[in-house]
Amino acid sequence: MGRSPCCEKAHTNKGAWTKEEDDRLIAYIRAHGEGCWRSLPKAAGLLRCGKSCRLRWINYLRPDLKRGNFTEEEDELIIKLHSLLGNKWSLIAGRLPGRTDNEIKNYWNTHIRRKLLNRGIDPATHRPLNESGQETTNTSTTTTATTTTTTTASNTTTTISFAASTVKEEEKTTSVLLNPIQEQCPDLNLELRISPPYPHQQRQPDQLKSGGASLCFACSLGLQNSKECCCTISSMDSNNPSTSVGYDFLGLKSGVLDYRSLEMK
DNA sequence: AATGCATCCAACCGCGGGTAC
DNA sequence: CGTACCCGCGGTTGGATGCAT
Repeated sequence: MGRSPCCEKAHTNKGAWTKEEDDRLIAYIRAHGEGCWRSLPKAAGLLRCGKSCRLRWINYLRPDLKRGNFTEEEDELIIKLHSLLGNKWSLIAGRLPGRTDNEIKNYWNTHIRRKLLNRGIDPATHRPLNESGQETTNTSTTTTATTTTTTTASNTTTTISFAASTVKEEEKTTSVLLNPIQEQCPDLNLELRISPPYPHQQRQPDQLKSGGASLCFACSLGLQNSKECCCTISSMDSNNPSTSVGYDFLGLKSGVLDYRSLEMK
């Protein structure tokens, strides 16, 4: 059975968009809003398929897009998010206001990949190049999840490490180690396990930078009050937001990883 | 100036998830 | 439950541009 074509290809334009087409699309979406892409081209008088219109709008015409070069902060955030999420460009884009998944994907492939390679890091695994090959072939390595809490004068940082014992200690604390989870625990689907933050864990943007107390691994997976839970968050006063600080998930220092916000564009 | 190569990035393609029927 | 449809995503392509020779 096959899928029906998304549009009448014989009657649609392809290739670069003209100024007139852009104007038509912008005018239509301003008047009617986004959505119903399949019927939009006809309604807007465009000889394009709906997918093409959607892509043009999202990647180029949207008014909230941030044009221009990526900052160093954005670079590092993309690297961290990629190590956490892999090639989930839309989720990564959700964390970078004004950037699109396509833009980030292109930027990754043209700039950041090279940057990581120059650092001797495998862009796919975020591990040193001379190790990533060995790790990917070793499927029988036993994995132990360990949480390490480091307290400094200013904040507390928890590092979760699934790394095999061959990984150097320095790398455990400087890299984000999700891919080893995926490699060694293929059944563990973090996207399903990471739960939305509980109300008492919500933080303001200015709080996100400051770090704070930590959740244990069980809580980070949404298993509060389970027998595996060993953190102090459950004893916190849930009515006191000032004690309700986020978990520095894999060093992102962005509070509890709010999966919903990752999805939001 | 002409040519070839490398890089960038907008756009396309195919697939999977969600959902209405 | 199966099918058809729509939407969104990730991978890939190819034209445009920049740079070196």
